[in-house]
Amino acid sequence: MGRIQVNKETLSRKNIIIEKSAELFKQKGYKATSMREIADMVGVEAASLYNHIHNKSELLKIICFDVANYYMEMMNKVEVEIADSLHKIEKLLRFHIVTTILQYDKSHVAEREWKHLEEPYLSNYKNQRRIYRQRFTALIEEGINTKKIKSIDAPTAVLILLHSVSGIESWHRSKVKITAKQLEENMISILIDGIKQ
Amino acid sequence: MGRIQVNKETLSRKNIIIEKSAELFKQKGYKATSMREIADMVGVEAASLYNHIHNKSELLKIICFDVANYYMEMMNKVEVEIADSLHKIEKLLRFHIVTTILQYDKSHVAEREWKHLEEPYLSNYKNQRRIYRQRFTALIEEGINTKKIKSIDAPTAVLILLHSVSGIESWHRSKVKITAKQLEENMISILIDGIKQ
DNA sequence: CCTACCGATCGGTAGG
DNA sequence: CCTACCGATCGGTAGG
Repeated sequence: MGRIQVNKETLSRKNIIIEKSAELFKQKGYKATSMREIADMVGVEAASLYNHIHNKSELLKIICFDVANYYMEMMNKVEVEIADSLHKIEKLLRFHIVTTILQYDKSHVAEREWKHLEEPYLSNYKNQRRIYRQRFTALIEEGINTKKIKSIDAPTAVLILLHSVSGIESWHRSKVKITAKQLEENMISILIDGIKQ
Repeated sequence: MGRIQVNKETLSRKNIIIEKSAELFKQKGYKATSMREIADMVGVEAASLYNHIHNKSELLKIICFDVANYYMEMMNKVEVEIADSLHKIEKLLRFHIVTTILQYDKSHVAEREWKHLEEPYLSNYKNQRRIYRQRFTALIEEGINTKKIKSIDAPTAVLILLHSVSGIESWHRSKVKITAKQLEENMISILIDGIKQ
């Protein structure tokens, strides 16, 4: 997700369009968001958007793969940098939590709207997702074999870990109550205690 | 969810329409599903649907409140029938898991598509959801006060518990690997160990 | 980047 | 339950 910058004024027009799209896709869903609404948010006419992007589905494609590629990079990094499997999982979870908080709109869209991708990107995305989960499952199994993790069904554990994180949205709306760091520590405490031996 | 029956032949035409809608809304999303597609699945022309329902949004309304009301009933039941707070939570979680497996389409739609409800049902639904989560949070806090549950942020625990269960969908597609009962026991083991003292 | 516009599809209705 | 149809809105294009 290197494309994301904090200072909005340094964003290219194309990236402004992507940011606004992510915001609207998250709020209303991909199908319920019209190109005219995106254009309104950007401050141009709908026809002008097509000077920066090919079509609506390209916007979704960029958002989804931006997120998916980032998570795959984190997996690659963790695999080589950390030895202990439980530590690998904890590090990945922390990555997931922080990314979901910082890149709230895009994470939400990649998680909930990917089914509206067009072929061949749909198959491509589903494939990448399947591979990511397999690698995550392998980490859990590694932990079970080395007695760091209790004997549970590994795919079920992955399901719980990843879906817990993607549920962060509902907390996000009431962020008065707890800081991002506190949220992270609480989630890690519950989830790691839930799986460890 | 008393409206759901196993024997499809005993379903009224209206309930057939609701079942097929839930299936399509889950697969394609509410906005991407047309009345013509629903009609095709039922085996009639689109115009004929309107003899059984008022409009498209009524279908979503029925599905969402069917699920929400059922969960609220479970909450009421658990509150009066069980004394220990950790047992209450475990019982509720088991209800959630079993319902999500058995009423897969409707649960998924209620969870992911409710934002397309029209007013006043949208506000009504969000309200009911908020109340349910508050009551769930109170159960966690009760457990913390009685030392049955470790000292964590209760809303975060609720977020994890409920979103873990709604993530069951991804398992559902590969049900060859594990039975529903095994899934339930694995989830309970991970989640209850994650929160208990 | 805008004006003007188009073909397709949508939810829904009239009338039988 | 169907045929026929309508007004609105959609994604996208032509041409400047």
